[in-house]
Amino acid sequence: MPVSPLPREFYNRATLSVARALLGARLVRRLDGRRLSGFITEAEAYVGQDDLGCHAHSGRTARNAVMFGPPGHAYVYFTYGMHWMLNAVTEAEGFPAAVLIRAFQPDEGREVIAARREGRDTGGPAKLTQALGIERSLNGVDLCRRDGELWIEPGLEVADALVQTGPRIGLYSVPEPWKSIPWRFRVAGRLPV
DNA sequence: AGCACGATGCTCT
DNA sequence: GAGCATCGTGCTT
Repeated sequence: MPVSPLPREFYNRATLSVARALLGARLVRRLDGRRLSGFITEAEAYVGQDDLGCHAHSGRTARNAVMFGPPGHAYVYFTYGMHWMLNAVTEAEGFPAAVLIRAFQPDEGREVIAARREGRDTGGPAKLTQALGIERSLNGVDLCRRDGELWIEPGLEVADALVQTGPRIGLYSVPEPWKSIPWRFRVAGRLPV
């Protein structure tokens, strides 16, 4: 009996709640017919046009359009000339918000993941997408379906005592309070695999 | 263990 | 034309 993906209602709520709840969830990628997965260990919330750290802050563009759509879809974008970033779209359709998935702890398909990473770690947003072969073609895919190439399932419960919060990473030229607001969530230590 | 820097190209002004 | 929700290397403590 296969596990069902997290339902759309999971994503259709406050982005901070989704970011916290995604810690420990199982990110699943079907790549070349193989199932790769791992547990999410770090995530950040990007919340609407008022959030000057959010790509949607200056309105809808071709790049950020998926964030304005229904929750539970993947927002995948390209940055720094070489890196892809994976987000899960949150909140009601029309309100642009998402959770950046920054790191995961590999579980299924660890040998494939290790080979793709050439033995290096998977703790970092571009490392994660490189490990799982996530790029432009997955922008906009529905994360609530199990018959696609990418989705998220329930995983491990992460106790509040293991959750660290802090400022989001890499927002060098974003003004306060958005630069320092503690919308980053991460698991302290290793999850039991 | 920490910091500085270059790589590299898409997106929006 | 500037700016990036980064990474890996190489050099300094």
